[in-house]
Amino acid sequence: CNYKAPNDCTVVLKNRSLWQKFNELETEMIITKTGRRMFPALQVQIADLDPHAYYCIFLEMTTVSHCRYKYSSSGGWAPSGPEEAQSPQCVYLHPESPATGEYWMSQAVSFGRLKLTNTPAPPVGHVVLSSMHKYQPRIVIAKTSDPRVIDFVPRMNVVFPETQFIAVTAYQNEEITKLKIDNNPFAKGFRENGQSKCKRKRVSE
Amino acid sequence: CNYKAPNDCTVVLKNRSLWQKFNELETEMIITKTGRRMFPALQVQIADLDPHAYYCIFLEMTTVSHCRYKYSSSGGWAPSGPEEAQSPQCVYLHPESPATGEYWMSQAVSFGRLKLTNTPAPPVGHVVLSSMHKYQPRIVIAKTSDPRVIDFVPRMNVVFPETQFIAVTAYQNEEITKLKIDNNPFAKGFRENGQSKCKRKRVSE
DNA sequence: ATCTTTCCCACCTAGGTGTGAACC
DNA sequence: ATGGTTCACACCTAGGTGGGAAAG
Repeated sequence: CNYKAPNDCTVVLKNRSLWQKFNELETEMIITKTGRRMFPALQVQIADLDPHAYYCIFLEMTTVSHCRYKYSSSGGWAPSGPEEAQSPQCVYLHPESPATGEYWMSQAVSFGRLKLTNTPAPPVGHVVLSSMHKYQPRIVIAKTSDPRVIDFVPRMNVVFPETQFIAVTAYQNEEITKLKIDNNPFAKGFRENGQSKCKRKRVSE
Repeated sequence: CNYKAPNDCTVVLKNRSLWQKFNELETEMIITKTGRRMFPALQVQIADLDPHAYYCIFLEMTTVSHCRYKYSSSGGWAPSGPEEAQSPQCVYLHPESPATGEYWMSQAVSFGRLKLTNTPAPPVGHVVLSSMHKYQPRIVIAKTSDPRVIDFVPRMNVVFPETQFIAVTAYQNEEITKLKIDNNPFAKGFRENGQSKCKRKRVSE
């Protein structure tokens, strides 16, 4: 076996300041049956790969503290009971895998299409999480052109602590909701700073 | 060199009856500076590949008759002068390349993201054509995991004559326009069969 | 009661259509 | 004049937001 471990490459987190703002408040990510994107999305710039070798890149959701959480408006998030069984479907293979080092380094690598879900058997591209549990995304770069052998080849793990989050089915901390609304273009309709002309309303019968 | 030629695989054109309807009228495809999708899009179902080998699949636009065309409402399309110089950027690598035979065969392979353009130096995913020239799409399956060597490995070419078309900057045959409007979901607003409630109009000053 | 999940909704982003006037 | 190209536009498809009621 003459594989060379890809342990000398460089991975830089994009939109880091936004992640930090969320992390200071304890980031929450919505999970739904049909799958919900992460916001912010994980995006990294990679350097120092072998330009001519093939790599598969994926994202793994790991549990960081082995407990279930609970939110109270007074005290925020706090542990509340033991960890529940985790689904094995917590790995997202970047859809452009496999590709050459040259390709991965030519532009930012985005995990914006990944979706979080609580459905037991979701379609590909979805990752199964448990609500009220805390996760730490881990980016894995495996030196292989075959996604099926990613567990058996040299790999590099990269973890950005500011990207950890608690999975929820509805936002708990309204400061988090506000930060999402103010920064996610798709939530523009909920902004209050004069950009949106109409307030939200429901049809009543 | 012990490559085995992929010459025994099977490629079937999807939405063939729609292609035939267009072809009977002489298909036209719009090209623009910013790039225009083809409609119908080329879609094929592939079988009999080696499930474990890697393949790159691409689409090549070849000129079929070496002349420029002209349209007249009375006589339709007719040759009108010699062929103009063709751009070498007439190859579209399917964005999921490279992938295993197993993957390519697991679902229809669609070239729906390909865009046709008349701009000299377009972004990747665009193919440069000359207006008023006739093209024949050619699907190429190359047995390699490296897109850079597709010219030097065994490859299989597949051509469906009913998919040939004339590139235009504006539709010439109004029967073609009608067929596009009736079948392309994005042109639904132009349909006349009661589905659309508003007629097209311009703001005038 | 309380906490968590689900569903439909108005409101957005993003971008694919042919039109018809203007331009060349 | 004529023929071909470009552009802004109304109108669509497709799908990502959190809100709030209802359900579990």
